[in-house]
Amino acid sequence: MPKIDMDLFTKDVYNIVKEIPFGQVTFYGEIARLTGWPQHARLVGTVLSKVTPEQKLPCHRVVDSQGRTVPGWESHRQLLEAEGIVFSASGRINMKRYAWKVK
DNA sequence: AGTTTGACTGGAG
DNA sequence: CCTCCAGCCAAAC
Repeated sequence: MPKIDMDLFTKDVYNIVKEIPFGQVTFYGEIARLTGWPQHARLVGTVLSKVTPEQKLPCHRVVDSQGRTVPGWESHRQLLEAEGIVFSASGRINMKRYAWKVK
């Protein structure tokens, strides 16, 4: 495996996140898989943590593999609920129901 | 240049 | 349901 090109990886992540439809979600590991670097779920998180509001990316539509919101990001849950997404009593999303299916 | 951190993950306890 | 943990690997220290 060649060394990862962070410049390209970052752009791929942006382009993928930008495609997530309103009312649907995906998770870090899935984005990593789509970029061709399935072992870099953490790196996807690192990239998204640096996204600014000016970039206008729907990064709130990205949750963890268990359907949980980002710890410490207070408005994450309400941003998703504003798109019609319902949380279970344990504070998790039903991924079966909301997962974004790539065409 | 070596160590710790982190918007992760899946499995164990 | 929750916490903890090993494996993960580039970024930040």
